[in-house]
Amino acid sequence: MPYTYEYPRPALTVDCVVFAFDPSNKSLKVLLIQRLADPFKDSWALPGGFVEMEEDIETAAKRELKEETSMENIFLEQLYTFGTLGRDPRGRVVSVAYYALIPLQKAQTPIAASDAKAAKWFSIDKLPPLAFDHNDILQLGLQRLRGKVRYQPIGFELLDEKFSLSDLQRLYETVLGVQLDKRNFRKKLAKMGVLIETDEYQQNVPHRAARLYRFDKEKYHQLIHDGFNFEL
Amino acid sequence: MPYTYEYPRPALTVDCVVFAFDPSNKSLKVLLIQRLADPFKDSWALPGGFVEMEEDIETAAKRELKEETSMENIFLEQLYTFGTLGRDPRGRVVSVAYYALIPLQKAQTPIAASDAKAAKWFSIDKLPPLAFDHNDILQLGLQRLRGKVRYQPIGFELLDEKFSLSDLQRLYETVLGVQLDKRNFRKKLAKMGVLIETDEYQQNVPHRAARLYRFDKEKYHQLIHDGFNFEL
DNA sequence: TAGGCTTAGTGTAACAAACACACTTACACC
DNA sequence: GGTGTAAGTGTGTTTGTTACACTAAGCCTA
Repeated sequence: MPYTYEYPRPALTVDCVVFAFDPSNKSLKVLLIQRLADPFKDSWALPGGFVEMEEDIETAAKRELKEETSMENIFLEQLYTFGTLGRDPRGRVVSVAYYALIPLQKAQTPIAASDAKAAKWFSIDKLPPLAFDHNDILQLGLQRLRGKVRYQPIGFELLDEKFSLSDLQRLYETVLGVQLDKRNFRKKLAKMGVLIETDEYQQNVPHRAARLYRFDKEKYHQLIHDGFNFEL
Repeated sequence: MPYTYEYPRPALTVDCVVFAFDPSNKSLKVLLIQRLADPFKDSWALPGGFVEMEEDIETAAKRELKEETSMENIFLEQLYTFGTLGRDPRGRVVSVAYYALIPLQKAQTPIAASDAKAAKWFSIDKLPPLAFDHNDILQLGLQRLRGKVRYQPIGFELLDEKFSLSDLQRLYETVLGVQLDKRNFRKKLAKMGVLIETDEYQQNVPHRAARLYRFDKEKYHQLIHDGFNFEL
């Protein structure tokens, strides 16, 4: 059998770190599920599960996300592959972790689907203990997000289609963990030219209503292509 | 059996993209091996192979690198996990790719060890056709290297302990694919303060000998820790 | 040993980007 | 109509980035 190689194989799983941002209280959220079965029954964990034999890894991640949280059409990016011995009590399990950024609105109600007891958003500063090495995975996802913010406008992914400049600023302040100057922030955004102002304003706010903006996706892709630096 | 989950599993492999830099002709090199066995017998490929059941993934990458090229003590960083269906004619194979940057001197003579017919450095602009999807993997490694250069001083990893400023500049010019101004380049390096000048000079050169420098590793780690930007 | 070849090494001025900073406007609610 | 809250807007200062050209040192050869 020259074209096969049979040997004991590690099991292969996927895990998803899905982030969202809530501008109203400047909190970064992560999507967790409560496990139905042992090991770690009833513990909170990242959505994920076993990769099937005839299924692309990313497809498996999307499938598991849907089966456990009902979320669909989410753009996943590969994060890291975790494979240390002993990370899973069931035996040798290697897990490919993915991460995603989504607007909170699109995802307001994760529904615990067939494979989870519950599915919920948690603020990253109020996390429950997590199953397996999922805390490590989550922390790496956070690190990646904080790195990504420096060369790509993450607002595209974490905000609704229309948003105020203050919302965008709050997002950057939360992810970067710093205070930014309102005028300088707006000046830089204006220079980048990836924002389009709309004629719409915030509704039902007890103060002056902010103008809403959208991202100019074409211009954005052009800039990405030219290696533009989106640091703010 | 609540704590096991048996099902058909993809095979798990590792592949290594090892880069080196030759300042004398400004060429970036990659380490390839010639395959001993089918599939792709006699083709050139990235060093790599199957992960054993009781072995960490990175350990497997190091082991394969040694078995095929005799290279040891190389710092590997995870690159990406490739798992599309059909990437290996033997069946479902998922591969975790690693990459490494090493000084050419340390690695001058890769020796085809037990598991390869040959092992050789190739200039990245004169590559042979590669087995499997190894060209994709290599290109991703290159992309990562070009990204990394912008926030970490890759000279640390790709140059010998002592080097001239011109060597370092040639490295940056090659990886970034641009020409840099000598005076501005040196000015920025001086400001970073990660270089220590030694009392030594180049030997046996048919022109004025350049002073040799070393990196200040402590200062470097301090700066990395503070989120310093090493762009040049 | 003088002249030529090659790379090393060095400073300044113009321009662009980053930063610090405070008041007025609009709207809702009481 | 007064109060509370967040929106929106410009300038001067400092800092970093760029462009640019000559002298120094050592080897080679005629």
